[in-house]
Amino acid sequence: MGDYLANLNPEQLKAVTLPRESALILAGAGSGKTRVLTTRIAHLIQSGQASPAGILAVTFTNKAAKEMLTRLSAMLPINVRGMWVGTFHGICNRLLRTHHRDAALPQLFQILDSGDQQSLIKRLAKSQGMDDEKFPPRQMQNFINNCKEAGLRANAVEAGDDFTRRMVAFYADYDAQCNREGVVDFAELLLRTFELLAKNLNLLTHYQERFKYILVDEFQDTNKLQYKWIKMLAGSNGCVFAVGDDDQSIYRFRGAEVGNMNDFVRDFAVEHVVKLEQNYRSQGHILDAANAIIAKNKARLGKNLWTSEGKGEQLRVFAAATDSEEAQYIVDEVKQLHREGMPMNEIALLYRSNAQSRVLEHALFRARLPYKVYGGLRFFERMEVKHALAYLRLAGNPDDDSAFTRVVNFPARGVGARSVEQLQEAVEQGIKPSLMSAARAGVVSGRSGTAIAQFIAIIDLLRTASENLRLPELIEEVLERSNLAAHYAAERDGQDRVENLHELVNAATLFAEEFEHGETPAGEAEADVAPVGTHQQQVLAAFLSHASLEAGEHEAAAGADALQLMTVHSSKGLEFHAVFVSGLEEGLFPHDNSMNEDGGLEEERRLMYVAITRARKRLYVTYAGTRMLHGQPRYGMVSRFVDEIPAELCKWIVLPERAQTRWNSGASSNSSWGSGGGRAPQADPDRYATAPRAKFELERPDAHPFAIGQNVQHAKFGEGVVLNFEGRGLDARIQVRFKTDGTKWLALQYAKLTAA
DNA sequence: TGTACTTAAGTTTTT
DNA sequence: CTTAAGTACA
Repeated sequence: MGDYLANLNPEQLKAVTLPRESALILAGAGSGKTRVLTTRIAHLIQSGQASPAGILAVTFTNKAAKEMLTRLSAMLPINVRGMWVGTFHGICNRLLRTHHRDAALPQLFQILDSGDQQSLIKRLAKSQGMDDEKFPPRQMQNFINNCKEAGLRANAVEAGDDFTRRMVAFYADYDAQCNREGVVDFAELLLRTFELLAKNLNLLTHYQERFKYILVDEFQDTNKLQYKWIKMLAGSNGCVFAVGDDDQSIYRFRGAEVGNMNDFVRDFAVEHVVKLEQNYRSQGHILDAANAIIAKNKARLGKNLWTSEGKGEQLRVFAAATDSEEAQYIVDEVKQLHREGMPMNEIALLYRSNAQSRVLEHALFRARLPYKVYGGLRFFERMEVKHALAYLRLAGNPDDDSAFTRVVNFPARGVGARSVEQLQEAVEQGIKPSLMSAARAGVVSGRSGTAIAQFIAIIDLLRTASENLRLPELIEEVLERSNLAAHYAAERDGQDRVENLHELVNAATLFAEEFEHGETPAGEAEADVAPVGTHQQQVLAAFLSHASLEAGEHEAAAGADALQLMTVHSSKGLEFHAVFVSGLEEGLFPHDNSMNEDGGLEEERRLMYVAITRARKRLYVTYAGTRMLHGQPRYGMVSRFVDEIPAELCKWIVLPERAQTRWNSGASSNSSWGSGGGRAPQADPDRYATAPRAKFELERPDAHPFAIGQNVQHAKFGEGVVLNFEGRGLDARIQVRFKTDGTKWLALQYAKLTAA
């Protein structure tokens, strides 16, 4: 056995060296999941059980796929490229390109990202005269994607009511439109591949025999269709190595089905469920907190993380009066950590929702601390880049109506909405198959007709150029001919956009080089398929797929030693020396909106579990009594998740100087700020909801028996905090956020409320 | 056609 | 408060 097996713990070793059978690896946070996955592959190859071509490894993100490939090439002396390692979508894209004929797709089909998909839906809905109040595009997009992810075509969807029937009809029209345009959305990549294999026994058998070993990362995140896809590809004799963690399932809202783990055990007659519970990331107290929290969940396969390292520090819990005080505390602590030598990029600030980053950013900016916020627009999603790509898409496929509408009049060249409508009508009447073909047919006349002719000339020129020009030069040509570069250069704040356009050329240069070296999967088509188009057109199509499938990093500038700000969701898979989890207030984390869904609270708890397990050495948990939300103060109760952390793991932070201020500021008299020692009495919830009230009372002299922000006690619902009032006198109603029963409106007259 | 104003809504997100 | 999207107007 190779030395790659050295240093594995017994469970890891067991997982890596399992015989040829389907297995489920329950890999806790920080338990060396990726290592097990890659070592398993290396082992299968080194021991001669599999050839590289027999391996299919599927991930969710490009980042994970890349990471696996990097590690594999470090472990194996062989060329890693024979293996198929990629995202579900990347692999489907590859299969569909290879077998485009069987899949009834043009070989150079283009991929719609969610933005593209939404604009297509809007366009189609408008042309059908649908009421966008009754049928919001966003909802129709979800409907279509949900159907596809359930494996259902429009004709298979059961509609019980008129509303659904209309949606289903729209779904059918949408698919027809995609087919006309030769474009494919994300869900379609999966579904089309699934159908391709389901309908072609020969193909299916071919791949079933080829992929002797299928490995799936983040299995808890698979949706219904992905699971069916894996099941089909594995066939009766397949061997699926599924790695996942039900406790880290936080994407149910986008279709992830944790239940697939149980189904997998049943459907694949799994004999070995290997639990990886030894954690190599966090110190003891942090793990104890994570274990205690997640233990409150009922629906679990069951797992307990442990470490051979010491207990480490206690968690630091800080109750701030306001969100800005919370932010200031974090800033002060970050400065201290940095003084003690901790690199800034080893410190993360996590929050439940993006809106929370604002206060934090404000405080960081004032303190001149470098920081990086994850979650903005990605490179290929930027407007100017999308515009340039639209020209490229039209050069490759003139029937791409989405691309056509995006740029037919951008930069403005005198093609108005009416002209586009005329083209649209021609298409609807079946006179012409696409907007471009209608434009060519001279549907629009007059001055607009001339403008359209200009546009056609540009596209034709680009189309000819695309046959032989190398990709970067082609893009230069696009920027030039379309007038995009000049347009943005003339714009007041267009500097960044111009830079991004140049960056697009750079990206293309890089991509083209990698493509020529066969480093991109799309570059190695199956030998038995004759490629369509010239070589350069192949490169173009691959680049466009790349732009859709891999929209680029979420971060702004990489490399800088900056603090990392992100949502808890985007922190999954990452780790830091020090982590701040902020905004631990009822309604925020756990979030109000998730409390209505069943299983919502448990998912929020898993989210908290993910947040905690990001930290190696130091973990801060903070919350604020008052937080500005939507321009109004919002009064919060401490999150139940804070209470769920065993007291002995926590060190409650009390700032003497702030506590002093608090006493003097006239907060409620039973506030216990300033008393210290051990777990401060502040652990009681009535300590943080002591918001300044003066302003409110000025505005509403007809004071109610309670003040907004005041803590109250209800006979049935327990503790709560007053959020709002409505009406006066006997009709007055009071809104209270209760700790466990959510937010309620109560009739002041009847509710038995007492000041807490 | 582009700009200025109004209005509504605001959990999480990869491909 | 902020942002996006829609509407009115020059």
